[in-house]
Amino acid sequence: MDLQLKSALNDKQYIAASTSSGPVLIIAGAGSGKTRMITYRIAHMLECGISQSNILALTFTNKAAKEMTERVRQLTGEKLPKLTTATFHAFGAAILRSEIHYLGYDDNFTIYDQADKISLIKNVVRELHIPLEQIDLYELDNLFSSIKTNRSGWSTETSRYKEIYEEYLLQIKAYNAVDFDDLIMLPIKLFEEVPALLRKYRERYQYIMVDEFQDTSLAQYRFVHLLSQEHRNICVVGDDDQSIYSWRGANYENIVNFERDFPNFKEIRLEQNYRSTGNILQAANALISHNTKRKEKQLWTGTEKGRSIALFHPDDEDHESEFICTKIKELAFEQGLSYDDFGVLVRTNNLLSSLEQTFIQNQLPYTISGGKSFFSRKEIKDIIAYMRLLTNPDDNVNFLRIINTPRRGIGRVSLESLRSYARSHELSLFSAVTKLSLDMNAPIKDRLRQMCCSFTEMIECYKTKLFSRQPMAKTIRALIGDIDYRGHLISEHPDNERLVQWKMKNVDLFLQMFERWEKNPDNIHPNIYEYLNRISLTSKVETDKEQGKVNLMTIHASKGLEFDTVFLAGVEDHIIPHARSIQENEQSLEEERRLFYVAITRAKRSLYMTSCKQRKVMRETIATVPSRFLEEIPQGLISHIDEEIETSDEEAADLFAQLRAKLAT
DNA sequence: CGCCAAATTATTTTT
DNA sequence: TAATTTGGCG
Repeated sequence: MDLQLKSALNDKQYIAASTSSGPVLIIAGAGSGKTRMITYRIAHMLECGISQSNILALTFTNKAAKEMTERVRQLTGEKLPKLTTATFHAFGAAILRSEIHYLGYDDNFTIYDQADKISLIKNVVRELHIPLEQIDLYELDNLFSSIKTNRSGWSTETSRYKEIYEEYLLQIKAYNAVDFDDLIMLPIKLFEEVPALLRKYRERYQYIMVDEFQDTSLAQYRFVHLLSQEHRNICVVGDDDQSIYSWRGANYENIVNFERDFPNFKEIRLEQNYRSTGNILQAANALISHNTKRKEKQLWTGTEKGRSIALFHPDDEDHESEFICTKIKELAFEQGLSYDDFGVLVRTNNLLSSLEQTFIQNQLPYTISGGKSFFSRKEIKDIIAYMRLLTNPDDNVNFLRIINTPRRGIGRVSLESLRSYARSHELSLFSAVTKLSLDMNAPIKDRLRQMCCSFTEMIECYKTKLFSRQPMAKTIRALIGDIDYRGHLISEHPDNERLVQWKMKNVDLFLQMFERWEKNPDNIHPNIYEYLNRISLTSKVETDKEQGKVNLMTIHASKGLEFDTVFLAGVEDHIIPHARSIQENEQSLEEERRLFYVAITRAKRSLYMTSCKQRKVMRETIATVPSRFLEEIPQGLISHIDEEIETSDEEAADLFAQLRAKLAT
């Protein structure tokens, strides 16, 4: 292996990639070849004889982790089974998988995603007899998260929720489940309480890298700090201008923490942009300079100015989608671009749906990433709930989800008696049901006992099957047939056969994925716990960038990606900046500006922005105002597109002539 | 006591 | 628009 680091990278990148030891802070502007540099850095470490098992690279998404391994593999031509690249959460989960017994959990613990967490909170609120209408569950989710990760303490307004929080903690532990915050906080706790463990992991991971450092939370920082403070071989890479996750606890002041905790660190700035044309970069620079709290930097590019940024004002969102579709077809033809060279970015998921409609109508191939995730579809969650209950009988949240799905005649009242029985015997709901169905003296109706009996029998039967040598996917498929899930869907949607078909197709897709995973020979531990963990941490299906399809996504999902041509839709006040952040404070507004900045800097050659004159919001049409951020871009860089959606006649004729000329030659 | 249908309400971003 | 909650019926 000969990397030729020096010729493959520019001077700054070279320094960054070749400095393996000691603390390194890399400020990498948008499009500065960050990924390339990181890839080379890891490859270089391997070349220097550092064992792959000593390297830990933490990324922000699973996709990024996977891609990083893949790239290093291509560069080095080696299989890298011991190289650890993972998200913080996945890494935390892996640690817990082997060590959680130290903390009094069972190692078949379940990971609760946001939906599970909210449904648990809801149950707690109900049990405490607090009227639900006074409670914003989403807000509680956030609050509990900040409390758990020490982002904030109890205040006079929030202390009234303390009781709910404490009950939440008790219950989630009793269910042998952990939430996303636990995946970071419990490993920290382990390290602090069991010094031998900390030593073990410090010894193993001697070289640590953190990508997207601006999006790490204080807790995550504490976690890597614990691991790396002894050997100090830590390299963090980030760009404060691209910090867009502060609502999730990301805190780019971690850069300051890093500077404090790792004195004599080496700082490297990557400011040469290889991605975008001069105009696009200039617009981005002008925009972001309106932020007050930032590290001053000046991105520059050696490439030409390029075409100007186009701005169009459609009448409404239908017009907008039409424009985008037409324009993409036109550009693809004129410039010989493939559809996958296009990215259509939006601020919020709901804006994707009208776009999707129009893409279907126009028969334009597209992929959507983000959006309502595959694993959070109801039919998939139902199946997963069965799998989770099979692996962890203490999981009351998932028990409640499926006990009456499909209908078993166990309604509100029966459930209440089950609950009180479980409570008085200090049992999980599932154990309670098991016990009830055997205990002839228990105070329940025969019919209910009958139901419980058949339910537990069924679960036990599949549990045995699942842990025998038979293929797991096959077992789950049998289970779905056994409970007649299709019949359940039909009764839920009696007048919509197509929906039922669609949902069953999703279920089948899920089973196929499971099967493929199970049969994959690269899979070292093909057990069901691994799989359930994995899908808890994977919100969306990892769509390998599909060729020949336009990419539709939220701006958040576009981070780290680039497209030849970018369409930014819904560039309106109250969308970006989002209405909520306008209400909040200047800080939120700055984050929205960074979001806009990220969107713009995804574009390599062309950028189109659309801002509707009016838009349907919750059934009524309201007039909209162009985004205030548009005014922060030098007007000379923007050219306005007027009503030319139906390509004017001459232009159409011209296109036609071109086409004819092409065919003639 | 469960089930169905009508009313209601909620929509930022994601590990 | 779609999923969830509530109220009345069988």
